Amino acid sequence: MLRMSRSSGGYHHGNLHVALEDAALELLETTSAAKISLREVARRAGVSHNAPYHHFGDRAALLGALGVRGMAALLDAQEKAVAAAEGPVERVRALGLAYVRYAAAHPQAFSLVFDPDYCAAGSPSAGMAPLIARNEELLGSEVAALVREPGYEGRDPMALSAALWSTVHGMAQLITLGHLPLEAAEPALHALVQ
Amino acid sequence: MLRMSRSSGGYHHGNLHVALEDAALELLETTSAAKISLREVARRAGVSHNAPYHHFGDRAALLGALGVRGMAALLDAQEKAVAAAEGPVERVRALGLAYVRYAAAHPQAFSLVFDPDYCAAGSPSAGMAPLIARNEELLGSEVAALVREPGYEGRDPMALSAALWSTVHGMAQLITLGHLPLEAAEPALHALVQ
DNA sequence: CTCCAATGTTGGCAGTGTCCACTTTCTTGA
DNA sequence: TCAAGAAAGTGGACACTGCCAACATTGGAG
Repeated sequence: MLRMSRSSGGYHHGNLHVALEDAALELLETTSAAKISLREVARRAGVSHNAPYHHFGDRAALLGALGVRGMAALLDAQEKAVAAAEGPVERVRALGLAYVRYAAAHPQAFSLVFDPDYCAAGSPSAGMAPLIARNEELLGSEVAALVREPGYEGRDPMALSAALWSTVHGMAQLITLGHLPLEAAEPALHALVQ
Repeated sequence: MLRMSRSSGGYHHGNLHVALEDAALELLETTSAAKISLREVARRAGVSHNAPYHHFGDRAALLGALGVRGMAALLDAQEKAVAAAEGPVERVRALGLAYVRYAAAHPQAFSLVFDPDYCAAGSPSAGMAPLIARNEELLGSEVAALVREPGYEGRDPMALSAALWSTVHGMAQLITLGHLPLEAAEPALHALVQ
């Protein structure tokens, strides 16, 4: 039988893997990934400093798992925004705005997703690469629809996708850093895709 | 008289402040800022693990100083590129390309400059804010010239500046992460400023 | 020439990541 | 049904880190 919580007082936690991720995710709301310690996470989960090693190979693996969660949420936000928008132009803008808004709402998580020390290309944290690929496909298909619109015919979809991702990613970054106000995002996007 | 090097064997180094920055900068070429330890820097400078505290308040201060150096270099690269270009459109593109190329050439330094744990808005590391301001002025004046060109009249310079900085910053980020090839930068920039 | 502030030094503390050996519990197959 | 092994917990240890305190050396100002 599955023991779901530790409140029943057993030696085994029963759900520690996700409990650790949850605890770390909570810390990630107020602390940058670099400053999150495995021992503090273990403490929060009410478990010894070594228990995490039975669920994650090392600190980077736990942070990596968090990054995958973050990327999934980021992708989800974009998909929902695209589904709710109407025309091709509006859909591209909605996608970009969702990207930026997710970053603004969860700056540490967003930053973790693109932190090469834990997530990006460097580490093969299972599950991250497919999510990035899906994100690229999502953007690619929206841009493909966009370049069939009047005013966009003949634009190179690849270059446009790259430019859009860059813009949106840079806006996300600059906004979370305080160099740009969140309100600047929509006008800047309109300047680019009008 | 000023003792410039330690090779003369004195108890005092004579130039430790910059020697520490140099050693750290060397480490920064192969290691992310988060993984650079003050003690390792001290070792490289041939000095005890506590000497750095007489020149930098703490680890973040040393990394912050490195960030200022990095930002100065980034700004310099842009200024030189702008000076070497001819028309207003070309100048904006050259500026952006210089930004991206600096990031590609010094990924860790670039990343440090925009790492809120050491540099960005959060910490008042003397010297960083004015450099950022100068960079914004540089971009602003080039964009101001751009919007007087045929095809750009009536564009909001503020929104355009924000969009350009975002694009270029995002490209820099995505390229250093390996999500975009460096060769994608120029076409994407042309797609944006044509 | 003498003192002192700047700049070095060693030693120590608390916190961290990770390895090891051990204990407790769950599961599973004879 | 029950013994045995796997899974999941425990504490201890080690090397490393940032930083603090106390002490040593030295160059320069008076």
